[in-house]
Amino acid sequence: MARRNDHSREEIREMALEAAEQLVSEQGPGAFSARKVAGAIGYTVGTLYLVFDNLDDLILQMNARTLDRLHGRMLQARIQCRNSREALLRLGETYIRFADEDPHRWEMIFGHRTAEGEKTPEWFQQKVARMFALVEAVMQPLAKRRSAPEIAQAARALWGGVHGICILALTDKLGVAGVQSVQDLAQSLINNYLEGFTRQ
Amino acid sequence: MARRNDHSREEIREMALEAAEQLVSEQGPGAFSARKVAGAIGYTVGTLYLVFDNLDDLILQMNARTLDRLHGRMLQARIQCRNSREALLRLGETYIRFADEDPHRWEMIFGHRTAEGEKTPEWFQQKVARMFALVEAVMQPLAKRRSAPEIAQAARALWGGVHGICILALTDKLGVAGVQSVQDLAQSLINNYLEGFTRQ
DNA sequence: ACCTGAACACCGTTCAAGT
DNA sequence: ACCTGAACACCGTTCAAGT
Repeated sequence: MARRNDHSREEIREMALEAAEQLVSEQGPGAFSARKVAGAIGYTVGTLYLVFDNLDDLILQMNARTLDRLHGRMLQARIQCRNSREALLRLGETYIRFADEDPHRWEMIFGHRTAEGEKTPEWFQQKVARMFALVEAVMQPLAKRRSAPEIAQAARALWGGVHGICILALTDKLGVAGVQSVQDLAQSLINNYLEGFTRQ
Repeated sequence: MARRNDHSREEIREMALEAAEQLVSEQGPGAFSARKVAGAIGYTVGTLYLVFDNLDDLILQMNARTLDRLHGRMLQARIQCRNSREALLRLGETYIRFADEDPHRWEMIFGHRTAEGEKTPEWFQQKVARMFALVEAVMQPLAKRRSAPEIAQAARALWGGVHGICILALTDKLGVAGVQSVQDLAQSLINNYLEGFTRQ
């Protein structure tokens, strides 16, 4: 057995991530397993361990790609806006639409527990931080009298809030039905928060 | 083998839930398994299936008890306050302190994914709804000019927000260190939101 | 050098068989 | 009637052995 060399390391990595994303999207996180991913790309489980450290590593890399796509969409949403207030609302809308379009892939990012003792690697944390930095940048012109640390804190509070509404709604814990209601909640949070934050 | 009758059904249920809670508290959700819970109470795995439908059922019942304790704490926090604004801030503080004191048990509630196709049972959803009802009740006197549906929506937006800050911070995604920073973020969210919501 | 396949130590769940 | 223990179909992970 063995030595097929049909694909380079990098190709196998790409195929595996592609297959993993499809599996999660279509059947949810519960259906995800190393054997299924391997089977889907025509290799054995062992091969996955030549390319990834372990299953957590594979999931992390898959989640990184999802975060990259989200970040891309958020960047795109911002440049289509004429003012900062509109941009902030559009960022929230984009965030929720993205989660709603592929809830399984989304849950994979924020529902995935890093193993006890292990901590999320730096490069992944930065992909999350990048999102908050984007929110900060948009909030800056809205509260010119606030200091940089104040704006950083506000961006975290507000975006944590948008995220919370999103995650509770997607997991059926908010008692609201339909994406539009979730969008309304988030817009309400952003608008009212801004009211308080920019005044005074 | 078999027929010990040392404990009634109800006693086994109680022991199992107790053991499950301890296991999760001390070793995290990853260490949790039916065999470990059974072992901890001196019974076999099979016995658990005489008392619970399946592992999801056990987890749900454990989470229900956690939610009951949280609700109790929140009720207690409210009656110690002189006005509604203070009560709302104390509710947020209580929520976050509770999560921080036992993060694993907390994550079990909101990180637990109901199996694909299955949906969370009604009786559990109501325990979550009860929490939002409490927030609503506290917000009511703060915005007398708002309609009941408006207040219901505001409670969900605001508490979804507090939850989001809490969950992101606990899973190290907010880039903040220490409980106090999380508390600060939540208080900032509540204060600024209220500012916008109660004005006008 | 590359990949396999079988092994290991775990899972959740079921259920005939013992007392 | 109550509980067991073994079985089944799965896991993640490792690694000697084949080509």
